[in-house]
Amino acid sequence: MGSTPQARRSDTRERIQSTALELFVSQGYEKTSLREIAEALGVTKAALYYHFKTKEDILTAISDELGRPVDELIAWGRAQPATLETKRELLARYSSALREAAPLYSILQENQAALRELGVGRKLTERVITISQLMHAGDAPLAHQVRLSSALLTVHFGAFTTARLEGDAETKRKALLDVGLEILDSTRDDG
Amino acid sequence: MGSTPQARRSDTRERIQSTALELFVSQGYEKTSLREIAEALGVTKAALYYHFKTKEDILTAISDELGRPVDELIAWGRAQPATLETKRELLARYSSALREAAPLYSILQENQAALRELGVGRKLTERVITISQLMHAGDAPLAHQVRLSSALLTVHFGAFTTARLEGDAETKRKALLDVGLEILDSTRDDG
Amino acid sequence: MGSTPQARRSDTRERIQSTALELFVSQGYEKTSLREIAEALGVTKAALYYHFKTKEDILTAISDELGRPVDELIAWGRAQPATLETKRELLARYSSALREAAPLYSILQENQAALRELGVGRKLTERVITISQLMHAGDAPLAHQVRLSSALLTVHFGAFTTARLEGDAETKRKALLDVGLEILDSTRDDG
Amino acid sequence: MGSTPQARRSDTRERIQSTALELFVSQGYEKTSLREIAEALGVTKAALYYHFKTKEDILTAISDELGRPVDELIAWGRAQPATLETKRELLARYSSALREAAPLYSILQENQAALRELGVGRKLTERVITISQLMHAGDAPLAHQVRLSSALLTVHFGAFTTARLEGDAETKRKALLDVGLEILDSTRDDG
DNA sequence: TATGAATGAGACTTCATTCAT
DNA sequence: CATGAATGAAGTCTCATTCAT
Repeated sequence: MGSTPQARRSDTRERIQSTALELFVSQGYEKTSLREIAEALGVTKAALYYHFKTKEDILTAISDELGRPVDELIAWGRAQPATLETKRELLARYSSALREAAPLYSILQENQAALRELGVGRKLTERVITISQLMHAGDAPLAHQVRLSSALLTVHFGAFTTARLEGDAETKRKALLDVGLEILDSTRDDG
Repeated sequence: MGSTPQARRSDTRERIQSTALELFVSQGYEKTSLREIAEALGVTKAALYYHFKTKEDILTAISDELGRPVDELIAWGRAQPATLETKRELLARYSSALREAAPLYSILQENQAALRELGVGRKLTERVITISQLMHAGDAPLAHQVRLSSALLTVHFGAFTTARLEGDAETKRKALLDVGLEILDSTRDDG
Repeated sequence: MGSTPQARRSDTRERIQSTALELFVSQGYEKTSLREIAEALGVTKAALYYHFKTKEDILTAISDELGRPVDELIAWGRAQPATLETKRELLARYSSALREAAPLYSILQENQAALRELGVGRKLTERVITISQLMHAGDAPLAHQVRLSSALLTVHFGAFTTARLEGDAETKRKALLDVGLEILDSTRDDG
Repeated sequence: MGSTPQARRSDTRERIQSTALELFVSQGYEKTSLREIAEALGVTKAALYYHFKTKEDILTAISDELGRPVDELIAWGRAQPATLETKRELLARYSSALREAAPLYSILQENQAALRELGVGRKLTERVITISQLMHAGDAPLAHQVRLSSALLTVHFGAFTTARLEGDAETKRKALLDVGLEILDSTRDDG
């Protein structure tokens, strides 16, 4: 007996998550209704409520999963000294983490207004802000700060806006990172 | 008598526009209901419909007004040769245009998903894309392209994300522009 | 001077009436809004209210004008004895009156539900019923009654439903009247 | 216990249909709001939307149910030769079908303008036109055509307008059919 | 003779959520 | 593990009508 090894505890929850992710990305969080998610899955709305307490909960679960690399990066960052070398590494690791987390941040970006009031929205925003703070840590002169911002902006938003450029995603990612690092290095000259 | 000079034939239309702008920026387009706008103005919902045909129309009017500097910039850009000097100028002018258009693009950014289906959303997006195309015109190698993107990203998104940094807005704008121009200039070295 | 002879007292009222008639016929009474009528005329809604007290009033004016032939027929009918010959004449005159009144009855037919509550609706319905009563007057056996109904139905509804048939309107009208008269004559045989 | 036998999984859908039918007949389609239907049933408007996608959908469901006899008649008619005998039979069967379909056609007639734009309206109209075409099939001279129209008009509209006459419904229906058949037969003489 | 501005009522519809089964 | 049924709140929009100018 027990031909299904140790009963995978229902994959429905995961299917909900991934369907919701797809729809949130393509249509937006608010514009995606639970009815749509349920229909896309071939279940009833009530079924969603068996697996998640609220609509927000679905996004929270997605956020917890896709945001992990960024969380780990934050943990790592907090333990480092605020040197330029740390920041170079931070930028590189963030660029890398975005590979997985991009859909999540796409949702955040495109639905900021809608998520503003939601716990999950605040959490998502916090992560971005924290990365930004780690990047800015210690550096005082505005000229510096702005360069640090620029480097992060390049890596972060570049991930979304360079979709229209030719070339494969990984190549573009590296190119963006290179530019970001250069900007970072240029902070050495001033002040 | 009558401190209201020569009885303007009702400035309600403009008041709707500016109230709506405020609310769209602070709460988002979708999250702002016509009821709220009407209440904030002390009129009825129906009054809004006397002045604007639909909710989208209100945003369109705002977009036409605040987006004018960018439209003019586009017109200018199209008439220029695709030289580095043009791009430097383009970046500078765009930075400048953003002073007025920033709220508009803030709305676009934070409500992208919600505006995707709307005519006005497409128009807004188009403007951004066009600026981006003018910036990328003619330059082939990916390394170049990415730098051009980075420069624009810095100026565009910097306008929103540096709100958290100390310093007055105009100073920060100039600092961002300087970084952007530097990135642009660095395209000379490669290739 | 006074090239406009004795000032035609504003033809706007009449223009409203005829535009409204057109729209009521083509779209229905309820489906035609005052905004549409006003726009079609190039005036404002408020202008309509200068000439007519309510929307219903516009239809009432139309009804008074186009319904006159039927009113006259009713007056005539009431003064006649309830003989078969009277009914033949009644049918012929009604057929003739419909030439002018048809649009009016088209409105009544197609918007019966909407007009049920309205004074003008009741008045319109009354006219039809009265004609019908004049037609049925005096005749007792059901077989008779039904024939009389059939004759009237033929003339009345035929005016609308034979639009799809080939042939010019007047020819069809006469043909319908002939059939109606035949049916009427057939009442002689039974009983 | 439980006088409600085996707990029907909710008959609400049917109750909505029959309540709506009643109201559509007595007040008209447009004049009947979903609020009214809901209140009459003691449910909320949203409940209606659980069972039907739109207001029109409710009428469509009603139309599908009550219109079935006419649909069957059309199917039958299409398979017959265009002889006088067929037309006699068609008229008889149509008269019979109207017993069930009358409320439906009452709605169509009294709300024609309102239903013109609706899919269900077009479907309803089509049915009537098709019956009429089957009736007219093959017969050329206008005198014939008009007689055929008259016969159908008598049976169709007679069903509604003879409500005011004394006598029970079934008797009147037969009487109308008889007259209709006579008119049909009279087509033999001319030409 | 007409307009500009505004209103109050009400329409259809959609949504996230709940709960008994 | 999931469904069927229902709700309450809210949203966008349209309409006939009014009134000061």
